[in-house]
Amino acid sequence: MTQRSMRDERRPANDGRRVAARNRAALVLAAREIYAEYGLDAPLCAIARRAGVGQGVLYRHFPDRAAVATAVLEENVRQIEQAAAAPDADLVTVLGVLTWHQTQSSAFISVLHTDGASCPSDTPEYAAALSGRVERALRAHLPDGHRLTAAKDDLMIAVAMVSGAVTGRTREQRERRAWAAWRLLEVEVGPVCPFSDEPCGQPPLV
Amino acid sequence: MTQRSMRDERRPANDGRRVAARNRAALVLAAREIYAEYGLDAPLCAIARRAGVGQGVLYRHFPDRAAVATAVLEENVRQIEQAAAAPDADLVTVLGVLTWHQTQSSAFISVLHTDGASCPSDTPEYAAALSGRVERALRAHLPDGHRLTAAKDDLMIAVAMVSGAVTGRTREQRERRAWAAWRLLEVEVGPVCPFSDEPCGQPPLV
Amino acid sequence: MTQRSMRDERRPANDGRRVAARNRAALVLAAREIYAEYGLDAPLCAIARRAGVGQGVLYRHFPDRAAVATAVLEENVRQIEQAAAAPDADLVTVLGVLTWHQTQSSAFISVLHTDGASCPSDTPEYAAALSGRVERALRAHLPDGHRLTAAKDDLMIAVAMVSGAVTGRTREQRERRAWAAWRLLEVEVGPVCPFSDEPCGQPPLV
Amino acid sequence: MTQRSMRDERRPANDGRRVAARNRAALVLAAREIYAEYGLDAPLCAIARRAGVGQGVLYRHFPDRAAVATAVLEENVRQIEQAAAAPDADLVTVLGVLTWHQTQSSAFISVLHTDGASCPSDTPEYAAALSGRVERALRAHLPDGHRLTAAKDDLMIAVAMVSGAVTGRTREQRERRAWAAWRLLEVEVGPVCPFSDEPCGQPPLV
DNA sequence: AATGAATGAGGATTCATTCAT
DNA sequence: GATGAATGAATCCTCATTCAT
Repeated sequence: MTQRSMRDERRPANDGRRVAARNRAALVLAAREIYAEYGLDAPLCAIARRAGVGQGVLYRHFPDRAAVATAVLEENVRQIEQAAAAPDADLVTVLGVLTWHQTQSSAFISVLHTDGASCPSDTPEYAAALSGRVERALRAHLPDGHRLTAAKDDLMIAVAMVSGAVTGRTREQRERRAWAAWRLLEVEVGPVCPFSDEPCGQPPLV
Repeated sequence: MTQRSMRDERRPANDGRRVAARNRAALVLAAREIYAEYGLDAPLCAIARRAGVGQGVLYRHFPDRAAVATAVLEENVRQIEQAAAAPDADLVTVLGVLTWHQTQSSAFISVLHTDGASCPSDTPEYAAALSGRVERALRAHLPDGHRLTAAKDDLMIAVAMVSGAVTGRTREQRERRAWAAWRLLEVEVGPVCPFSDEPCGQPPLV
Repeated sequence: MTQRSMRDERRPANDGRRVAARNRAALVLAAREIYAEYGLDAPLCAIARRAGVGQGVLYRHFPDRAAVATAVLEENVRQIEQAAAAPDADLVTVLGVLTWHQTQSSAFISVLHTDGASCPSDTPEYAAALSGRVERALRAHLPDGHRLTAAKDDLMIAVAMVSGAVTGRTREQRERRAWAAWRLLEVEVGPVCPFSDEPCGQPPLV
Repeated sequence: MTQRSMRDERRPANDGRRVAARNRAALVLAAREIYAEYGLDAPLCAIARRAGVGQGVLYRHFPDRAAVATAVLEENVRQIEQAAAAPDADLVTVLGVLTWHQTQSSAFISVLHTDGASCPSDTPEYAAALSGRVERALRAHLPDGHRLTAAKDDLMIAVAMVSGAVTGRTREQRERRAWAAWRLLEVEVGPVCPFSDEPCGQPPLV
């Protein structure tokens, strides 16, 4: 029985690999929570701490502060795209997922609308890319002649408007205001979250 | 060459108490500019520097960070009230002044909509008070049966929505988006700024 | 009726002189109170504010921080000397006055015992001079063979010891400890304060 | 000559976590010296500088100014307790150790006697606890009928009295005055320091 | 002679980032 | 690959001191 065999028994060969992936996921989740709680300016060490890892791990996975925010947003956008790609998807549903994220964290959309001016990302192009992905996901379900097809920018301006309306400390308050905003825009939006309730407010990857 | 001969260049440069009011105004103006440029989290020393005064002067006039933001917002709100109180005022005009401020600085409305969560003020009550003043100024010109009278919160939610839509680095872009937002809400808004153009973007007190 | 005559009617000719003296006294009194409350490190502006004068006045009367503390101490020492010079004075009485000051403000004796190391005064010689005056005032009433005549320094060491014992937030606590300290030294001390109670704790100049 | 060759001189100088304990000890030692030299109000950066670490390290180990002072005092008290617990300990010896600390730094006892009024600690309870530990260490060796058992507080008042007497810039002067004080109290105290002389004045942990 | 505004140095504190282990 | 200690720059804030009025 060699040293090696013992090691294998206790720790799978690619332990490091697996742990790394787990850590990255934990960091993104922690960032999501911290951002929702303290905003995008929250100290990075708070994210590492909540993720239960050292600060070095955060830097291993994300080169800078912007990369963390971006990773969270990326995940959100992917969920919206997945909702849009579902066989039975329609505008009401996809907007529901989008709106759910808006009510979860104002950070979400604030990054999306950033033109690079508002600091969190040095990469306005990337923000624009994400914004474009959201726009495509939504537009795929916009019937011709829909209110939001009148002018080229109307769709994303409407999204931004709803983001602006979402204020308030409690989730209920934020949802109520999001709905009210869509109503003022005369756009129908489905139940805010099509997912089951989860502990940390993160919808499963559809 | 005595030390004495350099006396005139000495630091204090105390221009007497007449200047105090001027300094305060300079600070508010500087804060307005800095906020527009860097957001509400900009370092206070940047405001003092732009105002051309020492940091101590800032602290003499404003006990804390919130007081500075509040002074700026207070001024904005007063201008809106004055526009609303003008003899020939109508909703279109008052919304124009409001919107002008929204396009000047996203900070403006972000404080207004703060529920005390977004920190800049420890005094959510005061933010609420200011928000109430804006609401009253607008509502005085809302005809019965106006779109925004349907539900109690609709008016200020609409204001928040426009704030959310106002993104972009250039003033033109921001104005275009603000107008587009009001159009989506089917609310008519007058020329964005009823004032003549000024160097620092501060409208005269009507 | 000239300008001049009006001025004279309202303000006595040497108004400035009188006000200056009044201001100086107010400053010393304010310093005494502030020192008792916040210690010798209290900001000078607090003293000026309590005295009801501008900060400039403080600097007109006292060149620096040490001068203020010194002025307070000087006054204390003078009171002790006056008590010692009274016709019916005895050690018990003089120690009573000294002890009263010790209980009023730990600052009192801390300056006295300073060897120049503890900052408040750049003038250790002056502190020594004041200390000497206290010593002479006391020694004049020390009978031969008194406990505190054994060694040259015993007298002032005993004073310092009582100062060290005087701790506590309330005046009562401080008085109790002062008495206990003298008792441990087997020295009799009279009623702590031979003066009537005054609003600000400052005994009249005997 | 590459940048590379200078790598070793680079700032971080992170010697790994092994050094953390060493740094903490260096900070406590530096604090002890700085306190003795400049008093408890000395700037924290002076302590960090003398310890040869960045200011951040100080804050990592001690949340606030009080924690630093407390750590120093804690160490002193532990030494007194150890002296009291030694098999051949007697009052004379334990008082010797106590007195040695008093002559080392007036800060030592000033914290101990603080009632929470003199600021260094927001935790008067902790100061009281330490004071209690010293008292118990001493009282364990107080024979019945000793001078200092007459009243409940006499023991610690006597300690405070000696602290008050310890003034002077040189160690010799301070020791002489401490002895004189104990003599006036008619309490016998052993050789001031039972330890060998060390560079920084810190006795070994018995 | 009084006032109180302005200055600016200095101390406290926080955090992003690096890196030895 | 993970850890978390160390660094130090940056910001906040306070005050002693000066000086125009």
